[in-house]
Amino acid sequence: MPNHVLPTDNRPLTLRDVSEASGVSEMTVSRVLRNRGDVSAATREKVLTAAKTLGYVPNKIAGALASQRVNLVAVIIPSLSNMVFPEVMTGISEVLDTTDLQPVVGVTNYLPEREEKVLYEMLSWRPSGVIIAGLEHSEASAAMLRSAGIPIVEIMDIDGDPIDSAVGISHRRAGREMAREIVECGYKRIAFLGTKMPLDHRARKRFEGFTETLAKSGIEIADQEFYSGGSALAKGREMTEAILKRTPDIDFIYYSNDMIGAGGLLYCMEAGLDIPSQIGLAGFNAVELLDGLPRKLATMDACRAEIGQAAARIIADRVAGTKSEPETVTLSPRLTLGDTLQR
Amino acid sequence: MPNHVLPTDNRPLTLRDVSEASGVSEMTVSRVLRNRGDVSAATREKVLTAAKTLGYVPNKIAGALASQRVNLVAVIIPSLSNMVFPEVMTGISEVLDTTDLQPVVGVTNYLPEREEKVLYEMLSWRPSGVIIAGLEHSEASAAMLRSAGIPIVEIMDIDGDPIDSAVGISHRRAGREMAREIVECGYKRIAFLGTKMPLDHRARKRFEGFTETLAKSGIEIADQEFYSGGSALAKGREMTEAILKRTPDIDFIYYSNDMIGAGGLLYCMEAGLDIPSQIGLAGFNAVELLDGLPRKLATMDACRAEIGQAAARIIADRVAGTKSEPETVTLSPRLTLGDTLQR
DNA sequence: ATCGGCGATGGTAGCGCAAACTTGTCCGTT
DNA sequence: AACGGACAAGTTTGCGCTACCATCGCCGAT
Repeated sequence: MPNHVLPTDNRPLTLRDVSEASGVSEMTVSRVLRNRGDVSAATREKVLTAAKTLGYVPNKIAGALASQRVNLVAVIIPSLSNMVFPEVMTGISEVLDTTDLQPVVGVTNYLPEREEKVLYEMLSWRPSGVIIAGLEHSEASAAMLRSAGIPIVEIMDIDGDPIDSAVGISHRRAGREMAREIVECGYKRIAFLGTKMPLDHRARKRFEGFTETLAKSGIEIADQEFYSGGSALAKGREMTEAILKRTPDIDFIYYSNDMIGAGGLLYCMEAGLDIPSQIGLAGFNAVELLDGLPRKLATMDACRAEIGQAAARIIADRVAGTKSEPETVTLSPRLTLGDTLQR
Repeated sequence: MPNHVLPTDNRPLTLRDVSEASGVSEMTVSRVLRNRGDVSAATREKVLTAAKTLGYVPNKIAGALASQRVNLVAVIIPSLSNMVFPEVMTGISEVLDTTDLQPVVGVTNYLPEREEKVLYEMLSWRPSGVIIAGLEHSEASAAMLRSAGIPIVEIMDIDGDPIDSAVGISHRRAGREMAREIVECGYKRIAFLGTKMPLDHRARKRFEGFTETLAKSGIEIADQEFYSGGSALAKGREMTEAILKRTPDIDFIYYSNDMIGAGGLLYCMEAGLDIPSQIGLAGFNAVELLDGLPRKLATMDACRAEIGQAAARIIADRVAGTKSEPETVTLSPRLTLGDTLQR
């Protein structure tokens, strides 16, 4: 195996090594590697070759300390395993890729104490901005965010008071709109299947908006059930079976996410129920998965990619100094009726 | 709003601020905040209160530079959106949570040039270790990994030469085993539906192992089709329909992942095909999703959580100095016949 | 009383790099 | 020939923290 590395010891390489190898000062090497300042083409070439043959990788720790600038954006989300946050990440990356900023992901598992820890850990790396899911944070987390001195964007939800900027949809309104649609279609015995609320504020808000609008039409939730754990297909299946056994006259089920909704859909089809006349179904999120199902589940798009993009854009603008005011971006969830909500 | 922060200017807080607020030296503050060295309970208390009321968050950049230690582990994976890597991440987190190490995720989208960039970027933060998917890397990436001077664990795959340590399954063997099972069940006209190979080496290896074993039984792939883009249900549905139209006598389809396999399963059921007698199906990955399907798809578990755990353990041990030798951990994929592979 | 030892604390140097400034060099201009 | 100016490269300083060593008081053993 060829080995072009000259120093035989394993001491990590520094700017000085490159500077010695190329016969210029450390400063010039630094300038070349960052494309900053005037450097003659010849020197640039020399330095780049030296850096490459040595296999030098700059030390951003030292760079960041010296320049007081870090090109990292902390992204703090509850989970990676439910399809929704990966899409938000995609939106964020798309935008940040056009800048020199970089996302760094932290996962909280919907636990406030985890959020606190992850946030503390990330802030200790002095990122250029924070994108964090939700408007509900522990007092300690909120305090850290407020005093971090960097742009903060709270995403997904806008029903509440942002610390700085916010991008999202109104989940309360999403719940209300879904309820209105269901009532208009003439469904009467409406059930709700969802995640345990204290963990997921956005699901809770949808539920609240949902029941609120039902109440205005004089309808009460016919039955409801909450589960914890992933948004699994099998879970939706089981729960649907259980709730239909328990309350057989249900004519509509609103699920807190598409995954359990899809499970419910598959169950109902197998059980030979006529959809949507005998029973209507709706989920939430408009995950791509649904496109392949035998019948299309009614759902509502949570604008995941757009949220990521808008959040990243806010951070990017603030870092670039283009803008400096807090802003709240309200996106509108789009209702898709699919094949499971109509009469 | 109450404001306990005394200094009115927005200068970021440093150890010195805490040291002045608590009347001890910076050194002592540092010790308290890191739980290192002997500090009397009284001073500890004083310092902690001061830090808390000020809202001080340590600057890990400076800390890392001074101590030459970074508690970050770079995790480089191709994608977040296909269920498999989030599970690997879970395994990694489980183990790292028992140490003071922290995973940092980078996503390559299966592109070698992205991998190179992400790797460079992460190495420039001088992490304590690298966990990276796959054994195939560009020459530049491989060079960086070799000379990084930190533990490297390549995961998912063991069919190749690891740079340092490796944890995974043999995808070639997985393909062979699946082929053997299919042949033993008496299927003859076997098709393959998968991702475009150059992007996904592991899918390619499964395919190679698969065709190799079929060939030994004198069977050639009856038809095949490759797609690019996410592993979507709808894609599996379309492709299955297309391939069955094109080659109607197919009696088995092997999918490169469960998601398209599930799409195919749903299509076949709707088309009224008898499974598994008229047509057999198999996927790969054993994603949780399958549990909720009307019929259980034959699949093979890729040991995702175990891979994450083992990889993290190797890094943790190496960082702790407990072990220092490269090791290769070979896990065995478990075949599940489900309802779609038998006769 | 002297000493050594120990637990608790402080002082100093330096991690690797970039900002800001300084120096050097090579032009053309008059 | 003297000068100014543009560009290229070098020097100095310090970012915020921790490793390492020095110091200080207090104890019991001799």
